[in-house]
Amino acid sequence: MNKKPATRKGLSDLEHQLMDILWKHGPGTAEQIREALAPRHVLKDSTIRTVLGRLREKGYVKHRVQGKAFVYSVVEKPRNLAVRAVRQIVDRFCDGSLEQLLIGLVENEVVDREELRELARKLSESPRQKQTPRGED
Amino acid sequence: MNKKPATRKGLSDLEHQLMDILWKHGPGTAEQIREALAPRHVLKDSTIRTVLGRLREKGYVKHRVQGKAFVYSVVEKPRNLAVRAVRQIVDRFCDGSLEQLLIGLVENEVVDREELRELARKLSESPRQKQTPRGED
DNA sequence: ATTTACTGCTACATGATGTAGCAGGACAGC
DNA sequence: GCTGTCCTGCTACATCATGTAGCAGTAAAT
Repeated sequence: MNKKPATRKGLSDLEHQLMDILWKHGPGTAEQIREALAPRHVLKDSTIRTVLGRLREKGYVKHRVQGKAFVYSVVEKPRNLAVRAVRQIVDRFCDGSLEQLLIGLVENEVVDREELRELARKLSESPRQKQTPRGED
Repeated sequence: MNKKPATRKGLSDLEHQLMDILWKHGPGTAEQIREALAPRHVLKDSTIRTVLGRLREKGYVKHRVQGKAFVYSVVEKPRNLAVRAVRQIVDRFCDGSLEQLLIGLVENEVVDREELRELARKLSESPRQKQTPRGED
């Protein structure tokens, strides 16, 4: 009955940045993440850990204990989060009609009609593109 | 020259509800909106007006003066907002690749490969599907 | 026994949101 | 003209989300 911390809340800016690092570099400790982020944004490690904690609560990352440190890793590929978010958008703004969204994308020239068609064709043709067979990232 | 509410912030829950009413019922005064919302959520008119004001600041609605009252109307169709949001998502989570998103949609069974292909076909074929020809609202 | 290297709490200022009250102006009646 | 109405323009305020960090505690290393 207790709902899983289903990835419901969105990602804040900083949270997103950390996720990007995890997605790009793979699992890592708070310290490693801090280092990766440092060039763009210097933060104390406690800050990184606080945010990682929030990400964990929100269900975006999990961690395993390695020695005495926590190694964080993402729970889902960015693409999946994108899908989730898009579904929300479709529900909220397009009455749940994906078609409406596609129409909008074309109308707004985010993608060309033919281009979209080509993509769809490619997709329907490609035989079940296997997703990074990752055991643990 | 600094006019466009550029970094248009997203819509909060309540803001979204008001937008839905405007999209569904067309332009209206704060009072009319309040009435439309009432069944689900009773609020003082001042509250409605405050939120409408925020929506105006954010650039989601505009208003014209009619008599002594303000008549609010949306600035964009929901579909367009959806597109904008989706573009952000694609940028943020899919490295700007719409294809990645489509792959995700199929992978996550939000839409079936063939179904998607069919939609794309329909879209590329339909000659510039005119959008609900409504003049102002 | 100390020092390390980490984690678990707690804190706190800012901004966003939901929710509303009050002052003041323009008209409609009396 | 005086007054009540109907609106709009400000102001207020509690709560939550976020960015940012400090400090206590603890097990392992020295």
